Amino acid sequence: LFARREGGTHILRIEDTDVERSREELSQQVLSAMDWLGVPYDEGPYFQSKRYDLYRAAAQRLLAEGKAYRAFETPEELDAERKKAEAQGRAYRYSGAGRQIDPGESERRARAGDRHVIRLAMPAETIVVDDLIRGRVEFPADALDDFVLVRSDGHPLYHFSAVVDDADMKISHVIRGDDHLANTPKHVALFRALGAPIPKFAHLGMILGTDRKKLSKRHGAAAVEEWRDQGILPEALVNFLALLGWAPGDNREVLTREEMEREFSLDRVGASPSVFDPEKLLWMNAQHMARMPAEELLARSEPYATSGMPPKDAALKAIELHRTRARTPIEMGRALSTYARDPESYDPDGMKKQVKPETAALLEKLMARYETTSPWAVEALEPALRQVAEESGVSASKLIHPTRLALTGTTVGAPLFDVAALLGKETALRRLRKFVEVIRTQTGS
RNA sequence: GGCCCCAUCGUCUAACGGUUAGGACACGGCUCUUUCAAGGCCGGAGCGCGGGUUCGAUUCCCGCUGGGGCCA
Repeated sequence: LFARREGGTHILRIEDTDVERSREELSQQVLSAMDWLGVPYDEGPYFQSKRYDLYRAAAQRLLAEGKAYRAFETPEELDAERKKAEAQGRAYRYSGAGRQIDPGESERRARAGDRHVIRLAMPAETIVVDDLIRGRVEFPADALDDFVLVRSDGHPLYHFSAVVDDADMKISHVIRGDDHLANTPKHVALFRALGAPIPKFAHLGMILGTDRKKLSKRHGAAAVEEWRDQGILPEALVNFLALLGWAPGDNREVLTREEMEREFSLDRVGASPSVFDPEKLLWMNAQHMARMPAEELLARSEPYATSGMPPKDAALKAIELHRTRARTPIEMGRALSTYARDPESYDPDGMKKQVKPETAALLEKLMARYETTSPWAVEALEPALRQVAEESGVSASKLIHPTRLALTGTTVGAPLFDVAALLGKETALRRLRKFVEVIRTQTGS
């Protein structure tokens, strides 16, 4: 939203340098989730796993300029140091021993195949991060030690590859989760060491689960797909997510992509974390369905009409009948199918409560009347039924409820006469006839 | 453990020193009604605590508490 609003370039970069956690299919999952969400990018995707030369060159340059150095401690040695610090009740920091090694000596040992990591020589000064959302944040020098840029197996670490790429791609704004704020002084120091301009930073509050635990990045892409599979519309999900932390300020909540792109501003983004409420997401989904053109809603629901679709003109009418009753295209698809296939069973509670001894006879009277009712439309169907009820000395509801059960198999749904009209005379009468048969068999009358 | 961030109804949020603290989800009631929804109306529900600053603090500062994160 920020890139769109500012007329910037949104670049997609896949950070897949962690060999254990990065697998091809996970990258594909991210890509397809972005695609489904309709989040466009202007450039990329770039894969860090294909940019190792760049990181290697940057590491060599920092080494040559004395801004980074090799450190030869073994994991065991470091572990011992850590334990010692712990025993003494001190906070552990890397000793910085590698800084003392003469560059020529360092070079020789590296060539001889001594295992080593490459660390950044952190400046001994407070690092200030100017955050667009949080303001000025200071990190005292003694809180940061010389962190590792390149592991002993030659793999660049996240902080290093990310900054090298940000510099290379001339990233102007880094907008990311709050969890990275504490890493930012490292990044600032790295940008400086690289001689690159420091981008603007904006750290967003994190999104928490209902259990108040963080919604993990690793589960992120999978979750997007789960929402999709549950019938959440991408525009509803994007709208909902945008509103976690940002608000246009005038009480509007249901927004189109265009509105958000036009109005988004970091000034109006809050710093506090927010809990993801699936209930409200569902409401948001229904709101977007309510506003969607019928044709579009039909197209999105059709895949879920797994037991048949009515003809298109009927389907479009059914959409209007059910759009306030369905919260997802999945529910809508199911509703559409009821117009194409006769009920195979009837709601048991409805059978118990609405089917009385006289019901079959009443329905037969109704069927007889409906044989001659014309036109087959709400204006004629409703008075006809009410008349039959009156002539039989029963309330209209004694006829309405069993009829709904006969036509749809359920006790709830769209207004009965609209349903009957949409079904058409032949289908409606067939369903009534079948229902009467069923109840006559059941009651043995 | 060290460092950092955050703090308004259960949840998402508005408010940028003076408001009966507004809206939304959820919840309850009423209404509409052939059912269920949707819609409309009404209601319950919040400034974590303690100090300052100020004529006046939800709002600014400090501390505490609580939650979260990073590093290890």
